[in-house]
Amino acid sequence: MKPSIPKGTRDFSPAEMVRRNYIFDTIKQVFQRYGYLPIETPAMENLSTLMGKYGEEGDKLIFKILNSGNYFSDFKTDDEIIQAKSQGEKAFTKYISEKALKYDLTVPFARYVVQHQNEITFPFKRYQIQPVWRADRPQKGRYREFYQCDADVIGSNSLINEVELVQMIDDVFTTLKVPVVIKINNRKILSGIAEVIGEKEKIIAITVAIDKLDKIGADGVNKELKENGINDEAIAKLQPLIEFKGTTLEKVNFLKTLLASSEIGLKGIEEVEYIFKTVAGLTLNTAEAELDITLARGLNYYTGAIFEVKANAGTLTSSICGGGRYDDLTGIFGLPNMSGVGISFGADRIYDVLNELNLYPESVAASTKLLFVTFGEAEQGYCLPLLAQVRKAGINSEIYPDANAKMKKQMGYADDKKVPFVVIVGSDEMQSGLLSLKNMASGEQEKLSIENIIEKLK
RNA sequence: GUGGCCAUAGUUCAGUUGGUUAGAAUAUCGGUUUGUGGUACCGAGGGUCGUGGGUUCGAGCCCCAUUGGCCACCCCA
Repeated sequence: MKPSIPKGTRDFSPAEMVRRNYIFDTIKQVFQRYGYLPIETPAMENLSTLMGKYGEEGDKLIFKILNSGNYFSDFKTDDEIIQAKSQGEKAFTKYISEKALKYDLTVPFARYVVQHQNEITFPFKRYQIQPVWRADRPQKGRYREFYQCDADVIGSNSLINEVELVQMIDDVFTTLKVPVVIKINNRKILSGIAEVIGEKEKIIAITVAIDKLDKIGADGVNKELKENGINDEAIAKLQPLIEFKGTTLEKVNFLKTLLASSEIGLKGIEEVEYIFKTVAGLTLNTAEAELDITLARGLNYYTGAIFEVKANAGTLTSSICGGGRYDDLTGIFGLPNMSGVGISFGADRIYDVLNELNLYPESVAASTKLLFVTFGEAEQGYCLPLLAQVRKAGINSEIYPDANAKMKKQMGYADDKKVPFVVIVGSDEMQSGLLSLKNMASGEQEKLSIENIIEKLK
């Protein structure tokens, strides 16, 4: 039998893991610099915690876990199975599955906050870096198992949080050297638009259609709106918006006029204006921030600001980071009026972008700094205490384990692992106590005491 | 969930209108007389050609099914 792994999953080699950890470490450092602390939640949640939180589509993409033991135990007769089956796939699932792999980190976080509300001091700022699973069909930049790196603050209405999240996105991608555009919008603006054109109820259909503007064009959007039952008058009213082009400031002024009659719309504009003004005052390092009226984002728990980040280089056009404000995510778990805002970095997509653009610093390659090359048992025995000494000094080092391996083999090992220095120890070195330190890059070699070697490599 | 393309050593691929023991490069391991890697030369192992069926005297090549991969749509990190 040929070994294989499930569709949409991947193995990561040491070289790949070193690169991935570089990304995770960068993100983690930024999160901590802004006062976020880590939590973890289980890989699986109760199915009831997850269902209904991601919309109709999302429910289908949740990986359900078959009940352990006899998952037929709910049924006493075959008729009952047939009866259950006739209720449809979704209803049938409830009989045989009560757990599922988590689909994102935000909903488990909301569950966590409600469950631990009496231990938490609010506002609560946490970050979480864990894999999530989606039963999606894999394609470019899309996997069935992937890591999300979330930072959320819950229990604070202040827009300072939004501003800081924008700064964090800027910090992460500046460090990673990826040029990005941060697209910002506000669900309240979208609600205002739906209200103004008289199709308040169809907000989801409207936003989903508008979201595709740069992909399918104005005609495509109008077609889709029509297919979703939006009347011609409303579509006509939407045209100035779809066709509008201009700077963020011009967009804001335009929206103020368009949404003059919508209280919620004006509130959204006010929020967006504050975020842009404050961010501009702080100046971003490398990221560009822009107001994108067509940005909608699928997850329907967002109620305020929404963010999406795209790389401004390379071929991956899907978003590598996204987030927004949700006013009542914990309400469904019994804790109302708890506003939160957060972002999620897609580590796997960022990894793909960095690979394509080859943006890794050179230091990311090597882990072992020093390899001991020896000629036999005696030399190995001599080296072990020295190795311990080097390690105690905090230098990553190792000794070639097979005492009788040929020198060529040992050197090749060092070369393959990109170890920058080797120490060669034979009878000469044992007698004098001066070890041959070789710089693998330059080929230079010198005789030094172990103390000098430690000093040099520190 | 819908559609398109693809499937041959670990990897990237070649394989001529169906015709003998399916090749290359690269990687791996070993060697080029035993204290010097990344170069060169020699050698070895590694494939029931994704799987199952069919057509044929004969299938890696043609047909059907199935599974998997890539890509687009849907949706999304």
